[in-house]
Amino acid sequence: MNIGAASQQSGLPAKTIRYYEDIGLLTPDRAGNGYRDYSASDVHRLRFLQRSRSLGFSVEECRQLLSLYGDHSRESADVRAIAKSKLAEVERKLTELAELRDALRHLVRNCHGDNRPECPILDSLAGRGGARQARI
Amino acid sequence: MNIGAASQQSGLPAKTIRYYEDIGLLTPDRAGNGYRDYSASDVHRLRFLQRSRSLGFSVEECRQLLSLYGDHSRESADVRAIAKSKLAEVERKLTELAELRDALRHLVRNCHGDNRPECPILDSLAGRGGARQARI
DNA sequence: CTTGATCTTCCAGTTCCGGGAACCTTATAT
DNA sequence: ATATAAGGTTCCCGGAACTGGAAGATCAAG
Repeated sequence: MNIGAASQQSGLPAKTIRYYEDIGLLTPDRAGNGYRDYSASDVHRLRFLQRSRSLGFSVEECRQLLSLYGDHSRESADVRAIAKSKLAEVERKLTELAELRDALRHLVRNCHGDNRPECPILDSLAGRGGARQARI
Repeated sequence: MNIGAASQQSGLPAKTIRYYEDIGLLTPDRAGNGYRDYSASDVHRLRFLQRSRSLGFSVEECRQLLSLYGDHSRESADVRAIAKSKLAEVERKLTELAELRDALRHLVRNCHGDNRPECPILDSLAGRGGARQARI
């Protein structure tokens, strides 16, 4: 499969896909004409990269996550340790995203879109634990 | 409050906080000595920025989100439209994060960490809809 | 009053791409 | 068969979002 199709199926721009190859995140085959030739598992990796990047993981974190199921030379204990640490981070992100969702839902429900609103109560957007009574 | 305290309370490096000021995301007061002086609501904004950036929103998206509850000159219909569109994106991210969490949980449970594992079934990491039977 | 921590500005470097040039290959239309 | 467009290649430069370091001012402590 050419880079255009891989781009469509992964949701990543061709430019980005070439960049990921440059920094060693995947190494597709080359066809006789010099074109990159993406396998199904290449596209799989690309889709995963698209997702995890859009969820706020750095490229190096993505590399780690990919190694969890790509690297056969890795020790089981390593895999487990990395997975556990990433799991904790994912769970924290889930909590924060859910709070953001709730705040946005509130906003959508309470600001009818017909006139100048009040739309307060987005304090939860900044999470608990910081400055509480802030009125911005 | 000085920038060091604001940094601690928001989780953002002082460098980043100054950068956010440069690009107009907030404008703290200045004390007599020239030091930046952060209010509770400034810290509130900073905490929100830290969160939303770590959840994969671009700086411009964060600016939009902040304007949802900061900008009194904005029309109610605008607020509602932006909130609805961001809400959809947040819900998509929530779904993907939950899938990633499930995959990591599976990994943590099934790879005991004592010997060489098999650890397959991380296909769900790349989500459904793309290459299916990929075995990486 | 000196020392160390923290603040200031400014400039340079890094990461993660995106735009565009210059060129080659493939598919389509005449 | 041939023009033409569409899509591929490398390369290099520019931009977004920081990050590190230098040079200097300020503050809190001994």
